[in-house]
Amino acid sequence: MMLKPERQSLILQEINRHNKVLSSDLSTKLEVSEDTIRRDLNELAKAGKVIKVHGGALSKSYHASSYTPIEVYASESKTHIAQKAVKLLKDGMFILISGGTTCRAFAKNIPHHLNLTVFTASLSTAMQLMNHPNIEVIFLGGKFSKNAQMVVGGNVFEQLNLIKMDYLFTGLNGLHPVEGMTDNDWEVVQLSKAMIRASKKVVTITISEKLMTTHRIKVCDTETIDTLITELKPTDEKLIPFQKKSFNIL
Amino acid sequence: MMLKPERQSLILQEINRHNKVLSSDLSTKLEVSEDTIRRDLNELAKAGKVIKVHGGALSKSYHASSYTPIEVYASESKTHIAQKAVKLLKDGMFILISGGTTCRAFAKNIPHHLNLTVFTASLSTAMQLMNHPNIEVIFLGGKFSKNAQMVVGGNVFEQLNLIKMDYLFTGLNGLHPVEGMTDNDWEVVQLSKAMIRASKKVVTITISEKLMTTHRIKVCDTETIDTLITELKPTDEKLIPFQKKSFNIL
DNA sequence: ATCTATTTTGCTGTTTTTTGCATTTATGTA
DNA sequence: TACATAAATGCAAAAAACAGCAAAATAGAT
Repeated sequence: MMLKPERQSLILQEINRHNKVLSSDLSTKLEVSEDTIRRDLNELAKAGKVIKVHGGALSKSYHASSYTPIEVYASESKTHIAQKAVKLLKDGMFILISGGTTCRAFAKNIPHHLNLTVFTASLSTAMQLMNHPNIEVIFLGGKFSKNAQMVVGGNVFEQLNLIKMDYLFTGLNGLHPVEGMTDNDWEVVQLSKAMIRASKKVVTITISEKLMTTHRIKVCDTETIDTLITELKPTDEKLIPFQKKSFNIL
Repeated sequence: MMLKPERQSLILQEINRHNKVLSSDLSTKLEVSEDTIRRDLNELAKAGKVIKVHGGALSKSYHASSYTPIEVYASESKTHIAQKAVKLLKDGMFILISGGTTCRAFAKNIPHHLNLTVFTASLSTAMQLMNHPNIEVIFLGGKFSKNAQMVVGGNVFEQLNLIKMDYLFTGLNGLHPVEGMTDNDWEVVQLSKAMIRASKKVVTITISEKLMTTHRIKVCDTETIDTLITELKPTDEKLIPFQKKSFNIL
């Protein structure tokens, strides 16, 4: 006969040693039913000692759930934008997602049932997508820019030249009806241009603060953009300068 | 007839010998009813000498060692390992770093003045390296494994075939003098093997718990390893089975 | 030694906990 | 989509804890 705390402690030991356990393995090893193991794992998970997954459990340290999302600027607006943006998504699509907090909010709001293949070069976007069950994440490899927290060099461009995605979802730093989309990091701009080339349609998601501003380096003309999504209603007066343009405003 | 203090001291003795007792066992062994045993255990628990649980009791030490909340499992050990490992690094080196908490600890402990080029496929390692000023980080792109939090598919293997690094620093799940290095995730193993091929020298960093354990899938022979680093002193008896092997122990 | 008050112990019946099983529901995968 | 596996749910049996009570043992006082 084995005491319950004793058994749970053995389970913990096993998990910390192997980083994961299968309920079935534990059941045979400890000679109790899988139901009992499941209940134990649920208790341990509730106590925050392990991470329960389908079929067993994972060590808490192993899984990088330790990166708690930081408070972001204008996060309510960005969530609002994200919720409008995800409506463009359809099952089976191939999309590119850029970096930045707006893109992370977008990634976070993708419904779990959607089946997507997402290419990205951004660390934060990739981290966010880890939580989604039905998204296949392809990370574009290459040299990391610590500034932009994304891959900007190496063979990213070669990789991007080989693909043609349905959509690019990208944040931006400046958008002006005449000057177009602009930014101030040369490497990031090169990447953005390559991403635009690799996509059939370009969706820009941004808070309205970035509208009517310009930066040093040009990314593309406004004509290149297919859809602009901000936290404002499409009829808002701040968007009037952009309404003559060829893109949709959501 | 047995006196109560006498009986309780026998119970204590039994608990300290086996780290646990069952009420039913004590009842038959001491020839008293289980109610009496239960009352004894309750008193001992109230006096703080044992931990009462359903069906019996556990020794205080047992409970303490296995139930202290685990932030990152064995993180002091891992830091200790990391500090030994970084001594192998020299300015200008090209190194590969694998994933897992031990590798993250290693990445964290790389001195800021060192100038390195690091290739990695692990999200957590990359995140950690973002904080270092003088390290150029190259992320190996490809399909993400959500389970392992690293890139395991796509063209990682092609990329690895093109490079030859000075060192690979890798954690592991199982190391046995006869069975070699083993793990239990097929895709991770494939990646590990490719990383080993892409490096001149292989440094394994691991807590000693993983020694003498084996898993389902083989990564490589012990002969492939050049250096083994654990939190133990190189002369520790747990390392004796590995001392005849060809690799260095630090 | 006898009586009494207190403690200890075992017993009874009830309640709670634990565990395993069967059925339904959810989940992941080919 | 369909299939196999795992999880959740409800239930029942077994074990243990609990409360209350009475018998037995103990201690103290006369």
